[in-house]
Amino acid sequence: MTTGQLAKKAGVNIQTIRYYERRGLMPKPHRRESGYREYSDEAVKRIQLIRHAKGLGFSLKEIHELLSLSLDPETPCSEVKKRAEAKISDIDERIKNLQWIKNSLLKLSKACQRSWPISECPILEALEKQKRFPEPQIVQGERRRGYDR
Amino acid sequence: MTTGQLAKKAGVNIQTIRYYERRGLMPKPHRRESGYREYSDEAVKRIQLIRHAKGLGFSLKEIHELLSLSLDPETPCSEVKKRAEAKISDIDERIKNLQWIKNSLLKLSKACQRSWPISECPILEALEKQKRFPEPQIVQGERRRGYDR
DNA sequence: ATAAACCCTGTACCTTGGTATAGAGTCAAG
DNA sequence: CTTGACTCTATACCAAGGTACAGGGTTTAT
Repeated sequence: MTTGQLAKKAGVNIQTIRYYERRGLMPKPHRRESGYREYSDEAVKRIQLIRHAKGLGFSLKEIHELLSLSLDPETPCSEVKKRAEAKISDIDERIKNLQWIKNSLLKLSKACQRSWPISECPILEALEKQKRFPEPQIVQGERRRGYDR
Repeated sequence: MTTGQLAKKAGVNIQTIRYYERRGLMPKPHRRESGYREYSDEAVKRIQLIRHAKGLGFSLKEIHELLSLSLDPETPCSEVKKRAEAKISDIDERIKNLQWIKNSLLKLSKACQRSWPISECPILEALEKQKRFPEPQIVQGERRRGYDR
């Protein structure tokens, strides 16, 4: 399939595909005599994975790391495993955070149902009662030279 | 506490705080005679919530919507509830997607352990076996006038 | 064989989410 | 009562992630 067809199937702008190729997120596709790119169905899935990951807050750089895990034959298996596991705990962290936000929304929704009084910021209040987001690790102290910061 | 102290506690740039205020994500704080902003501990939590949500792929606009749910006394409770529930299903979707990616990483990690042959893109292959990401809803068809797209 | 609808490269531009700098005023320790 | 470390506003700049356009070649239905 051509670039345009791929773009349509994957639901992205055609320029985005070429951009991802430049960024190394899409493998360089086979070219026709004319120079036209030729894609397989694999490509559709790859783009969709990129878009999903992006929606989940991964940067293109991170997605590149994810996608190229184990691609390099130089990299020893233990290294790949290590990196995969690091990504897994990152993901666990994200899931937890999403669950906290979800819980607070659930509380809000219930409070609403029973027409309870709701504070100025119900999300914050709900989170308050859970006390889950990590406390800030501050190095309080010394004043600095210069303008702001 | 002053803006600079808040910035330090919350671990963000001082300019970011003023930026969030302009964007309506932070409520306008009390001002001293001198014009200095004066914040309470609430503000620290608010900023941290914003940052967490941002890391999870929410845009500032979406975060604003989340934070201001039910703030407007004009909005009927049923409406608030409806919006909260919409956000909740959005979050459920995100959690699912994260779990798919996590699963594929787990498979990769296991395959690696037993030194199995690994394809060019193990993440995609792992997802392949799960078949979970929604299939593209394509409107195939008509050619369009103009340049790309 | 022609014209609409595509594709190519290269480059310029846009939006989001900040950061930095300038110029001027404030605060607090010595 | 000065001076170094802050604060303010306004405006300029930056990086990431695209998106659009120009100028030119290709495909395909008619």
